[in-house]
Amino acid sequence: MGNDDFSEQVKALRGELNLSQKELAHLLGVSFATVNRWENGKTTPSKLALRQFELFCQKHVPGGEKK
Amino acid sequence: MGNDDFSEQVKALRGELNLSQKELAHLLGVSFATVNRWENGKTTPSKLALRQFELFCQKHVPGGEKK
DNA sequence: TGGCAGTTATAACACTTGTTATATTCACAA
DNA sequence: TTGTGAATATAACAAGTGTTATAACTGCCA
Repeated sequence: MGNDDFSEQVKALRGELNLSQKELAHLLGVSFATVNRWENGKTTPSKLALRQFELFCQKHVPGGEKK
Repeated sequence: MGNDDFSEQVKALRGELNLSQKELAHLLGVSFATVNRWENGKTTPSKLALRQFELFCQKHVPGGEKK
């Protein structure tokens, strides 16, 4: 519900795909700093970034969707 | 060369697809204000927004790619 | 041991974006 | 004519982002 577990989703995604923050950032089309801030709860994703993240999950994660 | 013709690309895209700024914004996953600022040269797109825009063009425009 | 490289955490600054509000323009109906 | 709604232009503010720089924490090898 209320979410800061976006942070957890990013960490989980990165863990499953075994990517560095830098690599994931590149794949998502955002900067390393952005991924790092997401994981450390410094910011929450913008509208577009969230959409991109979800799309990426659907395409690259075994179980595709969340929840 | 230097580009503010991103502005023109947005206007052209919107013209070809016959969409309002609001409609295009929704399709791209950004706000109306963002599309409006792009068209009026107030801002240039972020890394992610530009990627999304190009992807959208490839998928929805007859001639798909730019130049 | 020390150094080196990769990864991660953090900060500052300028710029972009989302939200909200206001104003203008325009077409069309009453 | 008036007015009503849609589309557009603009502004202000908070929040997210990109870039750059720095520091800490690894693991690995000479």
